Amino acid sequence: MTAIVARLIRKLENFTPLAEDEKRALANAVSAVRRFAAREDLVREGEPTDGIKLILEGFACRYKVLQDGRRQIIAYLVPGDLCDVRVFLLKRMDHSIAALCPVEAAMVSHEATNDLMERFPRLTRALWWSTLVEESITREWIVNVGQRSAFERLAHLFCEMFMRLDAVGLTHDDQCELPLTQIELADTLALSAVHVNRTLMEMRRGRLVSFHNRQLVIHDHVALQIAAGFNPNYLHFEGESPLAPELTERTRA
Amino acid sequence: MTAIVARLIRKLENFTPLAEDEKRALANAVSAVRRFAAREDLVREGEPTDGIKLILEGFACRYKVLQDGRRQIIAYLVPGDLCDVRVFLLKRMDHSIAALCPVEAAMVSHEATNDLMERFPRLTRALWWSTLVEESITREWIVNVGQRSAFERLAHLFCEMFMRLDAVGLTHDDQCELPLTQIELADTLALSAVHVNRTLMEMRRGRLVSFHNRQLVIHDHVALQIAAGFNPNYLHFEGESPLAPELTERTRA
DNA sequence: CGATCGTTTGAGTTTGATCAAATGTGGTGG
DNA sequence: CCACCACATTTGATCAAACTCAAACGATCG
Repeated sequence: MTAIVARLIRKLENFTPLAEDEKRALANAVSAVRRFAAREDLVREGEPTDGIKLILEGFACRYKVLQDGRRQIIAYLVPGDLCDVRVFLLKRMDHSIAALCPVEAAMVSHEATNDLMERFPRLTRALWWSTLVEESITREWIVNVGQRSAFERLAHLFCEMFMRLDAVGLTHDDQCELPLTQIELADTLALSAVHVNRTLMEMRRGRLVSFHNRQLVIHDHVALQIAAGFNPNYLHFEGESPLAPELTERTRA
Repeated sequence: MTAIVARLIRKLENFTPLAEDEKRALANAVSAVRRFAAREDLVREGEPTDGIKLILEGFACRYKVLQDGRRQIIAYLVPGDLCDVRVFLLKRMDHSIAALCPVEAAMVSHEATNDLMERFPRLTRALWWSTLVEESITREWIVNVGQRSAFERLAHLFCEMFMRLDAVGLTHDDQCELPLTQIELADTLALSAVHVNRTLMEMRRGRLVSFHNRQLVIHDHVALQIAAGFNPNYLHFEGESPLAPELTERTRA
């Protein structure tokens, strides 16, 4: 019954445990599941903002395009992520959100949100926490694009996505699905697709990571994190979080 | 009496007008003015989070450093900006904030914040709006560093800073103080200081912008905005906001 | 009056971009 | 089932934007 919001709950519980009635309230707040095709926009820049969307299945991305077509992907949204918890304060969207593969999303109305926030302070705090984590990720992406080499960038992104997906139960062993083309990786990391390709091959040759058929396999977590200079603090999984080679083991336990 | 929060109020009123009692409540919420030397940290990564700081005078920046010393500046904080409206939800800071020049900041305690938020919903909305704008700026910076050339990056940053400073009354004619070294510009735009220098000279030669003694002078707003591909929508100054050569005039009127 | 920090200039190098073409893959419809 | 199409990946060759290193020059300050 709370199945539809299971991933969101799982993510929020990285911050604080939730009670049964809170989980049920969350499940009741969502409605109107909609499907989007790959490449379809869930939200378009310049449009007025409507209710909040919760990603149930599939991946999406925030992005902006310049006049001449250059595109920058600004964030990935994975199952359990909410599109825009508070944008109803802004008149129009300042960026777009597109599906990276077939996506299923549920709407949460403003009324339902307000009601939730009034009745469940702990839930409210958990939702706020998740938006703060998103902001923190955005900041880290500036560092990634700004300061790191192509190899480091890719390694860092893989570390991050693996950890985020692990947090919502979307990894198994050292693998996860990551439905991204090399072109999309390029637009994310501010590299050319050609260079992404060469860098991926270098990683494969070094037996760090392989990325084929939208499957990411991390062969050597420690080496990858070192290569990336990855420090998971910015993901703010409270409780514990040392370097994470044993991450999957711990999470599965 | 509300003088201390004048810039904050001025900024917030770009979103919605505020009543006298709201302004007074805001003024009463701040306390304990502290001074910071240039380069001093206001907040340090890894530290537990304390109350909110309001920048009264001077500029500060959010930044992160990598192990090997590479530094990325992630945001600028100008007079009227609040350091961290909601970070008390996070255990530790994931980045640092440093003064770029001598800074004066006032503290706002969590209690005062909570009290304010309970009593003045419109003020609360205005403060939320300002955090959403900050997020939006962070996203635009990813685009800036990721997709734009050195020339475009610098031009874009200058457009943005001029507009933000204009919004808090810190411009006169086509000038504003911008207390940044070329090294800091480099760390912001992910360029080398040498390249920033050459690009600045190119701008000067093209009679677009001059930047000397921490004074930014924009000689040709229209040309600069075109060169930058600048679209001010992401700053979310509601009401109006066309291209902004006449910006200062309008704001002064 | 050094000392420190920032800016400017020059020369050579590197990372990653661009262009072009070949190869692979998945889906569609005849 | 095959032919075809669109799209993604791979490879090679060339190019350019921006970096690094090094040194000189200019401020500012105690």
